[in-house]
Amino acid sequence: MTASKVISFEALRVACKNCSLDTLCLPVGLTLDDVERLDDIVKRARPLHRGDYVFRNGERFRSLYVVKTGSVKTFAPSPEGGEQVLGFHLPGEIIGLDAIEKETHACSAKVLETSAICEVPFSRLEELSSNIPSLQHQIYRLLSKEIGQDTEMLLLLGKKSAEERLAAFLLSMSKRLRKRGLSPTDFYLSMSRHEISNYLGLAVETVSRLFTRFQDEGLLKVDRKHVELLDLEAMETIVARRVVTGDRQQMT
Amino acid sequence: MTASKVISFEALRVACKNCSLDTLCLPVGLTLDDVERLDDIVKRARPLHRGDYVFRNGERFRSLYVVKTGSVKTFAPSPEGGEQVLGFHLPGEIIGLDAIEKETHACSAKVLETSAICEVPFSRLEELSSNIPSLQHQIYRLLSKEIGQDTEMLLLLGKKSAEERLAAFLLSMSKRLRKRGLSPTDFYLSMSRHEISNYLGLAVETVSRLFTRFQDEGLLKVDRKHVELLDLEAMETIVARRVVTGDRQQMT
DNA sequence: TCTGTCGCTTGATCCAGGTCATATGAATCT
DNA sequence: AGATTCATATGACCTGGATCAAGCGACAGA
Repeated sequence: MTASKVISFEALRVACKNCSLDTLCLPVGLTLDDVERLDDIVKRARPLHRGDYVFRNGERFRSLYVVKTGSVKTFAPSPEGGEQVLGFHLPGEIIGLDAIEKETHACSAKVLETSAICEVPFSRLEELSSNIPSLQHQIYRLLSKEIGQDTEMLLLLGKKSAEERLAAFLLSMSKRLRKRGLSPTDFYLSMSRHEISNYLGLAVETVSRLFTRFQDEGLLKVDRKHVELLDLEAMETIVARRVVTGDRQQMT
Repeated sequence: MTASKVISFEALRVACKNCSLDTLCLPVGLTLDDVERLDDIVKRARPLHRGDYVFRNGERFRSLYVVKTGSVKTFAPSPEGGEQVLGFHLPGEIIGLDAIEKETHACSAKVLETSAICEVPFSRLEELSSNIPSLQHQIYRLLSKEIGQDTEMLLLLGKKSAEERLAAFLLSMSKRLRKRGLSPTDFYLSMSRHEISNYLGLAVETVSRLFTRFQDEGLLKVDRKHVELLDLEAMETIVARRVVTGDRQQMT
């Protein structure tokens, strides 16, 4: 279940200051000196394999985790065996932020492909942050950002059609990949159709049909997990359209 | 638009240390001394009236706001005039947390009834928090809590039926009122059916029908804004039921 | 007190998307 | 290579909830 072949690749053991993700991850805006102090507390990059858990629902919260390479999905399992996918996380993104309050993980995190994950013990981060105002500020911003993203997702699930949801999802992937210097129009999805549909609050069949429809309409090309976005502009138009359904009256 | 009759009720000018909300709001777990320092930076309780804005979408972010009495709705207005209601906020709840990152309010906040709101300038709070570790901790928790709540809402909107949504909404109100020492079974809703439906991602008509159905089934009594919950247990059952729709297969 | 407006309800239809059923084809195991 | 399994696709149908269309009662302004 856990990383069996812990080949501690030297390649993976890169300090924060040399990490290409430093502009996406925690160290944003820290001085070189501060980054070194941060570096001391980070447990670097243990490689996990498809299906491995980063943490599980119900576990005591000790650390935040940063995706260094690969991808992770977070999901809230329900007793009956079903689950709600809460998010997909790409390199530079931080997971576990929702567990700070209750000191228990309310969701689980599983890697979707072989991934390197940095562990940041939260109590140490907290200590450090009270000595480094800019780090404190950065953490506030990070948490706030997460809230903003959830809000957007609420809008998506509350008000948008299936078509708009899938388009929004693909554009979100595209933008995030671009930020990481990867192709925003040609990429592989590490998650299954099932996971996408669950995430978007749709049925698998609907997602599948939408992919083929988008392809027929010349918006993209799909072959299994491989996606090529052909008309980003058109997709933006789909997403922007009609933020609200059935809002025929004013509210006071 | 802003509070016209600023009758500075002495009653409202209660310092944090005497505020009955101290166990819900920021001061949780602070020493008396720390609370006094917090007290110094809080601009107390300006009374606003129904329809007044606490802040507007697009405004520069300067402060967090705490609902002291009354209630507030936050919503993301869309260019076309529609809006997505993001939340309803009761005494002791803090709004504006999503604006920290971008330093701009991404949503608007309007009071639903005459309300007293405390303003907490964020930069000062931030300064203070780097000197008071327990305050810093409290803010981390607060932000994290907000994320957790959004997550729950995602689950609601992504996977639950209309019936389950309304039941969850009513139970949430009930629990929050109880926490404030008010009746958890007998209360007035300060928001319109329209706002409720918007919040829950449903049509007004659906919400209306559900209210009458719940009443027919003996779950509650409604008369306009006045709600009396008669069977909390049954409502819990409705909410707990089937967290996931259409999840017929396993995900890897 | 009357009247217009607005918020809420209720009934009648419609349709997006869920559900069911059945392929088809990758990937994995033996 | 063949077999088993799982992911994706696609067609046929069904239904929860949206939409359309009246009514109706509360409350506000004259």
